[in-house]
Amino acid sequence: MLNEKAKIFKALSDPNRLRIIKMLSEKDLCVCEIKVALKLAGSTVSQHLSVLKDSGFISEEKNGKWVNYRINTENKNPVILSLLTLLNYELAHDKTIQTDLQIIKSIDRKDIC
Amino acid sequence: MLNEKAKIFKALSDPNRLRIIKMLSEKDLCVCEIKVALKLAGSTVSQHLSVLKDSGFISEEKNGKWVNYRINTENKNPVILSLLTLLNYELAHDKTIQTDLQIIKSIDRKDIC
DNA sequence: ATATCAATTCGTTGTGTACCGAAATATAAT
DNA sequence: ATTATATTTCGGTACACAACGAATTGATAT
Repeated sequence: MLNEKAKIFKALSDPNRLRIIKMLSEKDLCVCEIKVALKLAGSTVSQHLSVLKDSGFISEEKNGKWVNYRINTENKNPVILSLLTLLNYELAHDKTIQTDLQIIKSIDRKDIC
Repeated sequence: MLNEKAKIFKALSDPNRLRIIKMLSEKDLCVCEIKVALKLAGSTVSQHLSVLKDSGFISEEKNGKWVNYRINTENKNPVILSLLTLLNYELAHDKTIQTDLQIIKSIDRKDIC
């Protein structure tokens, strides 16, 4: 359905959500880790993650008091998979993205959560 | 820049704009032809075309009292090109899209403009 | 010159969205 | 049990957006 496709693109229409996708492509993360990189309120990050989940880009897995988010590679929607590949490639050279990846590589969940 | 990429996806986040892209992939069209298929006010169609133009998906060419819109194949942004290819492929089987293509194939600008 | 027609711009309206802090929920630790 | 922590949900605010009709612009035809 046409509206479903539009929804997929709408999920990618926010810079912060693009940053989230690229960070999750590096490794699985919880809300408070993403929060540090984006410098947004936890509630806002949670909202963004919900949008990405509803459109099929990511999935979640409860782990004790944390919720691990990750790229939904099991999704068999070819549009989703193509877009994930495209983004992985095209966002790689962005300055903000590179800083984000630095941050999530350097932090330890035990220290900040 | 990250915001520029988000803008590209935002341009695709509306079902009517997806329909426009697919119609223009079939042939160049003026506002009043697109209007017939989408059943929207001319001013609204013009607005949608402006969004698609600003993000690089389409270009315009004045032709007397008409303005011909077309897919901007000269754009060398790989994201735009990849998305156009992806859409061309993935929207092909949509019912609404097929009806749109029927309509623009059957109408003649001389009759409706 | 003026009337006509395509298209754009403008003003308005209703709806959607990004963000926050506070309250609620759920799990872990003391 | 109580406290602490991670996350979500809720209420509110400011702003963006899709749609329309009316007014405006630009070109053709009379």
